Amino acid sequence: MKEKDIDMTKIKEDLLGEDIIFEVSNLYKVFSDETRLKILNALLLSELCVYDISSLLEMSHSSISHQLKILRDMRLVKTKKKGKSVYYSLKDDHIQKIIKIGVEHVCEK
Amino acid sequence: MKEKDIDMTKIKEDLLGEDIIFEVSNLYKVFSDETRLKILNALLLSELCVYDISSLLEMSHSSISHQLKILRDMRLVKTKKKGKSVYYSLKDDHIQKIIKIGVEHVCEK
DNA sequence: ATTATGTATGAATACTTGTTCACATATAAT
DNA sequence: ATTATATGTGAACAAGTATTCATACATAAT
Repeated sequence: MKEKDIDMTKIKEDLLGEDIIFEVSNLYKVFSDETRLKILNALLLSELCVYDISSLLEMSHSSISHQLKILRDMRLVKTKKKGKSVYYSLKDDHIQKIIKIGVEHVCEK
Repeated sequence: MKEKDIDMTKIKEDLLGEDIIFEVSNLYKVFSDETRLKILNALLLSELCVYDISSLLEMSHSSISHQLKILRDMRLVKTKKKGKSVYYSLKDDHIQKIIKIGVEHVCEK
Protein backbone atom coordinates (compact mmCIF):
# COMPACT_ATOMS: atom_id res chain seq x y z
CA MET A 1 0.00 0.00 0.00
CA LYS A 2 1.51 3.32 -1.11
CA GLU A 3 1.75 6.06 1.44
CA LYS A 4 0.51 9.23 -0.27
CA ASP A 5 -2.53 7.74 -1.98
CA ILE A 6 -5.68 9.78 -2.08
CA ASP A 7 -9.02 8.23 -1.16
CA MET A 8 -11.12 9.47 -4.06
CA THR A 9 -14.20 7.61 -2.91
CA LYS A 10 -14.21 9.40 0.42
CA ILE A 11 -13.68 12.77 -1.27
CA LYS A 12 -16.58 12.11 -3.62
CA GLU A 13 -18.78 11.35 -0.64
CA ASP A 14 -17.74 14.50 1.18
CA LEU A 15 -18.36 16.89 -1.72
CA LEU A 16 -21.21 19.35 -1.41
CA GLY A 17 -24.36 18.35 -3.29
CA GLU A 18 -25.17 19.59 -6.79
CA ASP A 19 -28.13 21.63 -5.57
CA ILE A 20 -26.14 23.46 -2.90
CA ILE A 21 -23.34 24.18 -5.37
CA PHE A 22 -25.95 25.57 -7.74
CA GLU A 23 -27.45 27.85 -5.11
CA VAL A 24 -24.10 29.07 -3.85
CA SER A 25 -23.00 29.87 -7.39
CA ASN A 26 -26.20 31.84 -7.88
CA LEU A 27 -25.58 33.72 -4.65
CA TYR A 28 -22.08 34.72 -5.68
CA LYS A 29 -23.28 35.64 -9.17
CA VAL A 30 -25.00 38.52 -7.42
CA PHE A 31 -21.72 39.71 -5.97
CA SER A 32 -19.87 39.29 -9.26
CA ASP A 33 -21.37 42.40 -10.83
CA GLU A 34 -19.92 45.83 -10.06
CA THR A 35 -23.26 47.62 -10.19
CA ARG A 36 -24.88 45.24 -7.71
CA LEU A 37 -21.86 45.37 -5.43
CA LYS A 38 -22.03 49.16 -5.42
CA ILE A 39 -25.73 49.05 -4.62
CA LEU A 40 -25.19 46.61 -1.75
CA ASN A 41 -22.25 48.67 -0.53
CA ALA A 42 -24.47 51.78 -0.49
CA LEU A 43 -27.27 49.97 1.31
CA LEU A 44 -24.71 48.86 3.89
CA LEU A 45 -24.44 52.53 4.84
CA SER A 46 -28.11 53.54 4.70
CA GLU A 47 -31.52 52.61 3.39
CA LEU A 48 -32.03 54.34 0.05
CA CYS A 49 -34.61 54.79 -2.68
CA VAL A 50 -34.03 54.09 -6.37
CA TYR A 51 -33.51 57.76 -7.10
CA ASP A 52 -30.90 58.08 -4.32
CA ILE A 53 -28.98 55.08 -5.60
CA SER A 54 -29.02 56.16 -9.22
CA SER A 55 -27.73 59.62 -8.40
CA LEU A 56 -25.16 58.19 -5.99
CA LEU A 57 -23.79 55.82 -8.62
CA GLU A 58 -24.50 58.16 -11.53
CA MET A 59 -26.46 55.54 -13.40
CA SER A 60 -29.92 55.39 -14.97
CA HIS A 61 -32.98 54.56 -12.84
CA SER A 62 -33.75 51.76 -15.22
CA SER A 63 -30.42 50.04 -14.79
CA ILE A 64 -30.57 50.35 -11.01
CA SER A 65 -34.15 49.14 -10.93
CA HIS A 66 -33.29 46.07 -12.99
CA GLN A 67 -30.48 45.18 -10.61
CA LEU A 68 -32.66 45.82 -7.58
CA LYS A 69 -35.15 43.35 -8.99
CA ILE A 70 -32.41 40.73 -9.06
CA LEU A 71 -31.49 41.58 -5.47
CA ARG A 72 -35.16 41.33 -4.51
CA ASP A 73 -35.57 38.00 -6.27
CA MET A 74 -32.50 36.70 -4.43
CA ARG A 75 -34.02 38.04 -1.20
CA LEU A 76 -30.96 40.08 -0.36
CA VAL A 77 -32.86 43.35 0.03
CA LYS A 78 -36.21 44.36 1.45
CA THR A 79 -38.43 47.28 0.49
CA LYS A 80 -40.50 49.84 2.31
CA LYS A 81 -42.82 52.32 0.59
CA LYS A 82 -42.84 55.97 1.63
CA GLY A 83 -45.15 58.06 -0.53
CA LYS A 84 -43.99 57.83 -4.11
CA SER A 85 -40.61 56.36 -3.19
CA VAL A 86 -39.57 52.80 -2.48
CA TYR A 87 -36.82 52.50 0.10
CA TYR A 88 -34.48 49.57 -0.08
CA SER A 89 -32.43 48.06 2.73
CA LEU A 90 -30.38 44.91 3.31
CA LYS A 91 -32.24 41.83 4.44
CA ASP A 92 -29.56 40.09 6.48
CA ASP A 93 -26.01 40.42 7.69
CA HIS A 94 -24.44 37.74 5.51
CA ILE A 95 -24.14 40.43 2.87
CA GLN A 96 -21.98 42.50 5.15
CA LYS A 97 -19.75 39.51 5.89
CA ILE A 98 -19.41 38.55 2.24
CA ILE A 99 -18.39 42.04 1.18
CA LYS A 100 -16.00 42.30 4.13
CA ILE A 101 -14.21 39.04 3.32
CA GLY A 102 -14.00 40.02 -0.33
CA VAL A 103 -12.43 43.36 0.51
CA GLU A 104 -10.05 41.70 2.95
CA HIS A 105 -8.96 39.20 0.33
CA VAL A 106 -8.28 41.71 -2.43
CA CYS A 107 -6.45 44.04 -0.05
CA GLU A 108 -4.05 41.36 1.22
CA LYS A 109 -1.61 41.13 -1.65
CA MET B 1 -34.15 70.48 9.35
CA LYS B 2 -36.14 67.31 8.73
CA GLU B 3 -35.47 64.38 10.99
CA LYS B 4 -35.09 61.39 8.69
CA ASP B 5 -32.93 63.04 6.05
CA ILE B 6 -30.10 61.03 4.60
CA ASP B 7 -26.66 62.56 4.30
CA MET B 8 -25.84 61.54 0.73
CA THR B 9 -22.54 63.37 0.76
CA LYS B 10 -21.30 61.33 3.67
CA ILE B 11 -22.49 58.09 2.08
CA LYS B 12 -20.72 58.97 -1.15
CA GLU B 13 -17.51 59.53 0.81
CA ASP B 14 -17.84 56.24 2.67
CA LEU B 15 -18.42 54.09 -0.42
CA LEU B 16 -15.69 51.64 -1.39
CA GLY B 17 -13.48 52.83 -4.25
CA GLU B 18 -14.08 51.84 -7.87
CA ASP B 19 -10.90 49.74 -7.99
CA ILE B 20 -11.78 47.72 -4.90
CA ILE B 21 -15.31 47.14 -6.16
CA PHE B 22 -13.81 45.93 -9.43
CA GLU B 23 -11.46 43.50 -7.71
CA VAL B 24 -14.11 42.17 -5.35
CA SER B 25 -16.49 41.61 -8.26
CA ASN B 26 -13.74 39.70 -10.06
CA LEU B 27 -13.12 37.62 -6.96
CA TYR B 28 -16.77 36.65 -6.65
CA LYS B 29 -16.99 35.99 -10.38
CA VAL B 30 -14.76 33.01 -9.61
CA PHE B 31 -17.26 31.68 -7.11
CA SER B 32 -20.21 32.30 -9.39
CA ASP B 33 -19.47 29.31 -11.62
CA GLU B 34 -20.55 25.82 -10.60
CA THR B 35 -17.52 24.09 -12.10
CA ARG B 36 -15.05 26.33 -10.28
CA LEU B 37 -17.00 25.99 -7.04
CA LYS B 38 -16.87 22.22 -7.35
CA ILE B 39 -13.14 22.32 -8.02
CA LEU B 40 -12.51 24.53 -4.99
CA ASN B 41 -14.78 22.35 -2.91
CA ALA B 42 -12.76 19.28 -3.92
CA LEU B 43 -9.46 21.01 -3.20
CA LEU B 44 -10.82 21.88 0.21
CA LEU B 45 -10.75 18.15 0.94
CA SER B 46 -7.42 17.21 -0.67
CA GLU B 47 -4.76 18.28 -3.11
CA LEU B 48 -5.61 16.83 -6.51
CA CYS B 49 -4.26 16.65 -10.05
CA VAL B 50 -6.23 17.58 -13.17
CA TYR B 51 -6.99 13.96 -13.93
CA ASP B 52 -8.36 13.37 -10.40
CA ILE B 53 -10.57 16.43 -10.61
CA SER B 54 -11.95 15.61 -14.04
CA SER B 55 -12.84 12.07 -13.05
CA LEU B 56 -14.27 13.28 -9.74
CA LEU B 57 -16.53 15.81 -11.46
CA GLU B 58 -17.01 13.69 -14.58
CA MET B 59 -15.90 16.50 -16.86
CA SER B 60 -13.31 16.84 -19.64
CA HIS B 61 -9.66 17.59 -18.80
CA SER B 62 -9.85 20.60 -21.03
CA SER B 63 -12.72 22.20 -19.22
CA ILE B 64 -11.12 21.58 -15.84
CA SER B 65 -7.76 22.86 -17.05
CA HIS B 66 -9.32 26.04 -18.38
CA GLN B 67 -11.00 26.69 -15.06
CA LEU B 68 -7.82 25.88 -13.14
CA LYS B 69 -6.05 28.51 -15.21
CA ILE B 70 -8.58 31.07 -14.03
CA LEU B 71 -8.06 29.94 -10.44
CA ARG B 72 -4.28 30.19 -10.92
CA ASP B 73 -4.53 33.65 -12.45
CA MET B 74 -6.65 34.75 -9.50
CA ARG B 75 -4.03 33.20 -7.22
CA LEU B 76 -6.58 31.06 -5.43
CA VAL B 77 -4.71 27.80 -6.04
CA LYS B 78 -1.07 26.76 -6.08
CA THR B 79 0.58 23.95 -8.04
CA LYS B 80 3.17 21.28 -7.36
CA LYS B 81 4.61 18.99 -10.03
CA LYS B 82 4.98 15.27 -9.36
CA GLY B 83 6.21 13.37 -12.41
CA LYS B 84 3.76 13.85 -15.24
CA SER B 85 1.03 15.20 -12.97
CA VAL B 86 0.40 18.68 -11.63
CA TYR B 87 -1.13 18.74 -8.17
CA TYR B 88 -3.34 21.65 -7.21
CA SER B 89 -4.12 22.90 -3.73
CA LEU B 90 -5.76 25.96 -2.20
CA LYS B 91 -3.59 28.99 -1.62
CA ASP B 92 -5.28 30.56 1.40
CA ASP B 93 -8.12 30.08 3.82
CA HIS B 94 -10.37 32.89 2.59
CA ILE B 95 -11.67 30.38 0.08
CA GLN B 96 -12.85 28.13 2.86
CA LYS B 97 -14.59 31.03 4.59
CA ILE B 98 -16.27 32.23 1.41
CA ILE B 99 -17.66 28.80 0.59
CA LYS B 100 -18.77 28.33 4.19
CA ILE B 101 -20.68 31.62 4.34
CA GLY B 102 -22.27 30.88 0.98
CA VAL B 103 -23.45 27.48 2.12
CA GLU B 104 -24.71 28.94 5.39
CA HIS B 105 -26.67 31.59 3.54
CA VAL B 106 -28.38 29.26 1.08
CA CYS B 107 -29.19 26.76 3.83
CA GLU B 108 -30.90 29.32 6.08
CA LYS B 109 -34.26 29.75 4.40
C1' DA C 1 -59.36 64.12 -14.06
C1' DT C 2 -54.88 65.62 -15.31
C1' DT C 3 -50.08 66.22 -14.65
C1' DA C 4 -45.71 65.27 -12.54
C1' DT C 5 -42.67 62.26 -10.26
C1' DG C 6 -40.77 57.78 -8.92
C1' DT C 7 -40.40 53.07 -10.00
C1' DA C 8 -40.95 48.69 -12.76
C1' DT C 9 -40.30 45.92 -16.78
C1' DG C 10 -40.27 43.82 -21.69
C1' DA C 11 -37.52 43.83 -25.81
C1' DA C 12 -33.28 44.64 -28.24
C1' DT C 13 -28.49 45.05 -28.39
C1' DA C 14 -23.79 44.51 -27.16
C1' DC C 15 -20.88 42.16 -24.27
C1' DT C 16 -19.07 38.49 -21.54
C1' DT C 17 -18.31 33.76 -20.39
C1' DG C 18 -18.02 28.39 -20.35
C1' DT C 19 -17.41 24.43 -22.94
C1' DT C 20 -15.85 21.78 -26.81
C1' DC C 21 -12.62 20.65 -30.33
C1' DA C 22 -8.24 20.40 -32.04
C1' DC C 23 -3.71 20.77 -31.31
C1' DA C 24 0.53 21.75 -28.60
C1' DT C 25 3.67 20.92 -24.81
C1' DA C 26 5.84 18.11 -21.15
C1' DT C 27 7.40 14.08 -18.80
C1' DA C 28 8.14 9.01 -18.43
C1' DA C 29 8.67 4.53 -20.20
C1' DT C 30 9.85 1.49 -23.83
C1' DA D 1 13.74 8.26 -30.85
C1' DT D 2 9.11 6.86 -30.29
C1' DT D 3 4.99 6.17 -27.85
C1' DA D 4 1.85 6.93 -24.12
C1' DT D 5 0.04 9.72 -20.60
C1' DA D 6 -0.98 14.20 -18.32
C1' DT D 7 -1.77 18.88 -18.85
C1' DG D 8 -2.15 23.51 -21.27
C1' DT D 9 -4.29 26.66 -24.55
C1' DG D 10 -6.23 29.14 -28.81
C1' DA D 11 -10.38 29.43 -31.59
C1' DA D 12 -15.21 28.80 -32.28
C1' DC D 13 -19.66 28.27 -30.77
C1' DA D 14 -23.47 28.53 -27.55
C1' DA D 15 -25.46 30.44 -23.64
C1' DG D 16 -26.04 33.95 -20.43
C1' DT D 17 -26.07 38.88 -18.82
C1' DA D 18 -26.14 44.17 -18.25
C1' DT D 19 -27.55 48.23 -20.18
C1' DT D 20 -30.49 51.14 -22.98
C1' DC D 21 -34.82 52.46 -24.84
C1' DA D 22 -39.51 52.73 -24.69
C1' DT D 23 -43.34 52.24 -22.20
C1' DA D 24 -46.35 51.11 -18.33
C1' DC D 25 -47.77 51.51 -13.63
C1' DA D 26 -48.31 53.87 -9.04
C1' DT D 27 -48.76 57.70 -6.06
C1' DA D 28 -49.22 62.64 -4.98
C1' DA D 29 -50.35 67.23 -6.05
C1' DT D 30 -52.86 70.46 -8.65
